[in-house]
Amino acid sequence: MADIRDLALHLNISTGTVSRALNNRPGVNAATRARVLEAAIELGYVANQSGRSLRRGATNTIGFLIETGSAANQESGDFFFILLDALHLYLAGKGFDLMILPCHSADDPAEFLGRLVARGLVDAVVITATRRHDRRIEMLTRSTLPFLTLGRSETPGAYPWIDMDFDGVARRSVAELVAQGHRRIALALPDNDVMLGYHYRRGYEAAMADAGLTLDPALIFRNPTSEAGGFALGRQLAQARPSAVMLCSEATTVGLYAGLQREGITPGPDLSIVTFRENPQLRFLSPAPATFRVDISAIGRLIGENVIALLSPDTRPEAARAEILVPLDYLPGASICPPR
Amino acid sequence: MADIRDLALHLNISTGTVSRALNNRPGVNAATRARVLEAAIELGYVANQSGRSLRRGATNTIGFLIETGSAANQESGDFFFILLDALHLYLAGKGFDLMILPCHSADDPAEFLGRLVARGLVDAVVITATRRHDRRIEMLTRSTLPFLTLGRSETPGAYPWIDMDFDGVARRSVAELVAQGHRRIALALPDNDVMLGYHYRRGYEAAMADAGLTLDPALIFRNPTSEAGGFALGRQLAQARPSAVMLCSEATTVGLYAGLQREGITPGPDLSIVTFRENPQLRFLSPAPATFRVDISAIGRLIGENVIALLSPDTRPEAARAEILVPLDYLPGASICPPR
DNA sequence: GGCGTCATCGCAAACGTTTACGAAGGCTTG
DNA sequence: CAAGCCTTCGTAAACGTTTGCGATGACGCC
Repeated sequence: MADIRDLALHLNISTGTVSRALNNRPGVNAATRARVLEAAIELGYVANQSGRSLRRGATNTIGFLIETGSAANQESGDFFFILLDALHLYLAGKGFDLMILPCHSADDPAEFLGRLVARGLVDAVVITATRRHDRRIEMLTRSTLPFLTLGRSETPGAYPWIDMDFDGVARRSVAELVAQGHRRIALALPDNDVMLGYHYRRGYEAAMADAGLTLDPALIFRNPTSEAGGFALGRQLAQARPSAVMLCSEATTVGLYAGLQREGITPGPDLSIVTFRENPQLRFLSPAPATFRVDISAIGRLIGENVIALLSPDTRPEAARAEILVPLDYLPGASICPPR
Repeated sequence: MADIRDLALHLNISTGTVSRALNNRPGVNAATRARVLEAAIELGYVANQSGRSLRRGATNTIGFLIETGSAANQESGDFFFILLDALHLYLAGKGFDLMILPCHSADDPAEFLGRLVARGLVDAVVITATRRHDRRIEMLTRSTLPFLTLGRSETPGAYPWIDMDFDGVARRSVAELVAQGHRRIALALPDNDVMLGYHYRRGYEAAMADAGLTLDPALIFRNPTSEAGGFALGRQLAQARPSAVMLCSEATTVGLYAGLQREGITPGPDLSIVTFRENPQLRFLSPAPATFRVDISAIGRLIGENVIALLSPDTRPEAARAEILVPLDYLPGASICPPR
């Protein structure tokens, strides 16, 4: 309601001074500044965002791109919820807003982002669920909009990224299983080209080689990252008969437990299981699966810090180019037993 | 990049005409309009949002308030994901943007909303997880910002709402259980004052009365809406020994299955269970629980339609005041058996 | 006392868009 | 043919904010 002119009129000073006082700009008397701040709360004045954005050429808003539609739900819903909560909290402290931008997979991501950039809705954008070759990254590197990816990619260009160490998760998983005596270790992968699966597989292959185990292509499975996919995996494993299986999807794990039950296979004694990401839903499976835990809120804050660093002109460009790998902690579970 | 002035210069016409052409305003020659539209795509022109908002006094953005923090996760993450996807899709078709506004439960909701209104970030706001007495609704009824609630409330005032028919779910649940011969039917409620629990309880009480059954306060339980809460409920039920239990939380149901297993109680034969909302996670429990299904995407679209109706000046005010109760469909499950 | 410096503040021009208003010209109609 | 209307378009003033520039004193110093 209240204008900056109302405020200025009410204080008998110019709007310029009011603006400088509110924005902590130099050149305004301490007493006047105090009066302005006081009057601002009294009148309930908050700067209009459109006017400020227009003048400053910046919206103080960060976009967070979520791909919705088909293959989006690879991370369970609570992952993004926790992440967004932490990110929003951090950004709010810095005076930034957060705008979630659901990009439907049916849309052309390039066109979607093109409009986004041109409209000047956001000062920077975070993109998630990166692909090995990602058209969105291609598009953004050509534009002037700063961006940060949650997830690595092999798309050419120098851009900041934050990712979880799926490679390390796979290595540790193999190591834990091998320590128990497993040799026939199956790998469950998503059936799309999301980067997570790529790194998970690379870690698996490296760790298997380190352990002196030969890779059996018949033990590598690709299924939709869903409960149904996990259920189908149960049948496949009943055929292939590995002594252990590694998974990289929570939903798939839930489905696998049901699928194994139907096949008469007891998780743990009959088939060791290690998966991630740890969450309450998985913790109440029986036997509790061995998982990996990650501090999602920390990732949210990390994203916030680095996306702000991208925007602040005083940081050196090379310092702003984050390449951060977040580790996950191993959580033992009763789902890992020695092989029969 | 490209300005509306660039566009006008490029076409040798005035910016006013360009604006009118782009916005489908009357008073511009069809041929000129075509030329403008063509040049717009050629130069990649998209109207700057800040300038437009400032002039129009509207941002063409809908806010979606999500309460994060403690008691927020009553709905599992995928609920909001599906909802937001559908809502965003609908709004995009109407030229509106969607802004998710996480309001941390630690914040003062009134102050949060006050700033929001004053800043003019959004033209309307949708609030979720309504409480029986909701300070946010109080605040919004006093402001001029149009809003819509997902969930009913008893906060005074005439405001549009959309809600799911939890009352009907409870009635139907009781009816199904009574039809199987159950008389000692337990009720699991959330431990906070979210409206869902209130309506669920009312439906339960009414249906029990209709069936001629007396209410046993010892069979009504309040637990956190989480897996841990459901696990604890398992122990409580082992003490109280009802023949059936009704739940209104997905996470609680998952925890209950684990808790019952620990108590040596077999879901179905030993204790009938009916719960909602149906989702993949629940479908892979064994025995599959009887649940209720709701078309979440439809709710998303419904929200979109009604929030847009709130903003369009040509709709009659009384038509814009939606009070919509969305039904849920009963899905039988093996978790319902006759009592022993 | 004159001069330079500094702190403080007002003035006014932007930022990009929309829109009320008026002007010009073509057309119809009496 | 004049009057009036309609179509089409240009002009310019907003929307609310920030900020460069200049003005006004106050103060210190030679």
